[in-house]
Amino acid sequence: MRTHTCGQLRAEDVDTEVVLAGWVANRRDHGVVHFVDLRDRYGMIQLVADEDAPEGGMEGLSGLHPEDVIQVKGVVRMRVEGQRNPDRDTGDVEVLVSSASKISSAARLPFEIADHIDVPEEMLMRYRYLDMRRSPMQERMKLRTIANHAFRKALIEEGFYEIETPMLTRSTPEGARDYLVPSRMRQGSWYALPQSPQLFKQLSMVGGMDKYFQIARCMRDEDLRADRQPEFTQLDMEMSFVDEEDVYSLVESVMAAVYREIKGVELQLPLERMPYAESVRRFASDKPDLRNPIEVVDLASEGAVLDFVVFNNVLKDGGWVRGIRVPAGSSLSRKQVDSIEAAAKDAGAGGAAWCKVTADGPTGPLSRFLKAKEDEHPVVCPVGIAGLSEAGAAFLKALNASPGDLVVTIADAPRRAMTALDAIRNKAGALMDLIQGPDCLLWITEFPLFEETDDGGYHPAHHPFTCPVMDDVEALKSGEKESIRSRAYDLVLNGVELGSGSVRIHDRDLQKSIFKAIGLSEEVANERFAFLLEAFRYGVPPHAGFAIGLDRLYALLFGADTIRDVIAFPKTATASCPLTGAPSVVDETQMGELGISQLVPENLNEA
RNA sequence: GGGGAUGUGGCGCAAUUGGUUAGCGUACCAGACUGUCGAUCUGGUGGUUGCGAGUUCGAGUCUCGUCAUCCUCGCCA
Repeated sequence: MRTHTCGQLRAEDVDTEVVLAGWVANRRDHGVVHFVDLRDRYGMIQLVADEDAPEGGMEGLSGLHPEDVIQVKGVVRMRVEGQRNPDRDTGDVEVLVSSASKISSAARLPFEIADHIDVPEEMLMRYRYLDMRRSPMQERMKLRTIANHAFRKALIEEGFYEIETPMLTRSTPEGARDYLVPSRMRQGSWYALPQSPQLFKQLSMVGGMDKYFQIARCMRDEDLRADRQPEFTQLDMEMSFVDEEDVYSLVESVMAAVYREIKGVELQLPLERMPYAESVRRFASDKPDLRNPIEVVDLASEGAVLDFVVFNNVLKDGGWVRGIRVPAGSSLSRKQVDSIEAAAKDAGAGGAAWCKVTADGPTGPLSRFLKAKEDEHPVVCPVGIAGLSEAGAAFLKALNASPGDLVVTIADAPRRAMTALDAIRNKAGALMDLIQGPDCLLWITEFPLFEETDDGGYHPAHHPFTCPVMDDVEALKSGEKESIRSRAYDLVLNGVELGSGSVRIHDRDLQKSIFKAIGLSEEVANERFAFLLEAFRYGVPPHAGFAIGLDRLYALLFGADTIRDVIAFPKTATASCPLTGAPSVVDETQMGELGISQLVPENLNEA
């Protein structure tokens, strides 16, 4: 159908007879000269019909509409000096058209196919096939292919097998909410779509596959975010006879391969590592962006809590009183400081108390707790801040604040305080333009094995197949769950959790005791994980693995704002697909075959 | 499940803060035009303001509800 693509022709092709096909990107009709820009995935070429063109040319290029699909025959010719287009690879030449035929005509478009347009994202998703014709999506799909290939190549060269695991599998309700699929053959029973190939990759290790990887789709029926989709893609890996060091170096080498391929940079290896406890203490986060130099100070443990009723009450209830120093932050406007407080509130905290530090003394809402009272002598402050009380001086000393800085504090229950501190740290870092420099990849290690649930129970922080740190196993026996560290690790890129993994349990008894610790009775554990526990009877290699969230990685690597931008056909925040209209109501007969009936009236769903 | 933002021709925005026939840009359509490349010029089609109710002489504008999209807390082993 074509001899060349639209991005292919150059000066050396002059006088070649060509057949081209593509979409009409633009027309410029000058009466006796017609131009058409013909576009395909490979580029854009200018077609022309003028007085030199055979008769069919002018006729063929008339009456075309944007995005019509056409096929043209013609001859490549050099453009006259001064009429070349240096912005286009094909800009030195054009095709003098001898005939053109319309293969498929396009209706009026919902939006222009151009790079400069500003269209609601919902519109782009509803007409994704049109959005895909534009260069941002073209570029991202290309980069995604290159990056996927780089990962595959690196892993296969390391001796990994690519193993496809089932999409119809068993429900594991202790994790995220499952997407369920009814079984027709065995009515009343259900498959679940995989939240991850976790158990199958472990079974592959029992099966002696030694090194497994898969670019795997995972489904989780939970609420969405800018960086969360109901189905997403992971680079999933597992290795036998290894420990965490082997996993770190493998993941580092495949990440380096992708950075080389996509960004043309060499990653500095090995990557920095930080234990979870240190990360939480210094950055109030298990995924800190270390490009941001701001650190969190625990004012209570520094003995620097002000006599402020809000702080006192929070501490009494076991909460956190912690703060950050924003270097040179007193240059921020009131509006900008308010936006930091708004970030704290948005993260669920009651608010954020702040003051600006000047040589004449602190200013702002918190300042009255820092200043010496009228009957007190102000403290002589070593960094030269006037009018401070002793408590005020200690407070600023703990934060290492000096004139010109801004200090922001959060007082709240630990979990909320952590979210809020992370939010204000990020916000302040962004406002002060502190977040600079090359991409920051970092390992967070020694995650806690368990997390306390709202009802006072415990559930696995990672998943129940994670091996505890051996030194902490004694604590497991004595029931001190919260202090047990795990051999789980996360990879963090610029403050985004890119992936996680762990050394797995390969001992049947240890696995059983973990099930017990998370409140799974032996019967339930046996019922749900019988296949795993049984497999563990037949010789299990020690194994460990990792999974990288590719959508998140690619969003960062390709400079996209959300993971939707790097997914060909993404879903909305309510997990619906604007293109196909999924999820949709199904026929009664379809449900009948599956032995299910609808409880919710249909009109509720359709409203 | 909670909080917040947004919703006006296909798209981007405006409408003197409750007052005539909802305006502009762009796209689209038609015509003109010897070289354009986000062409240009002229003309034209197209909306009752997401949906529903209410207040009012009068609602794009105020109130309540609802829906959709986005952000976010919870949630995401």
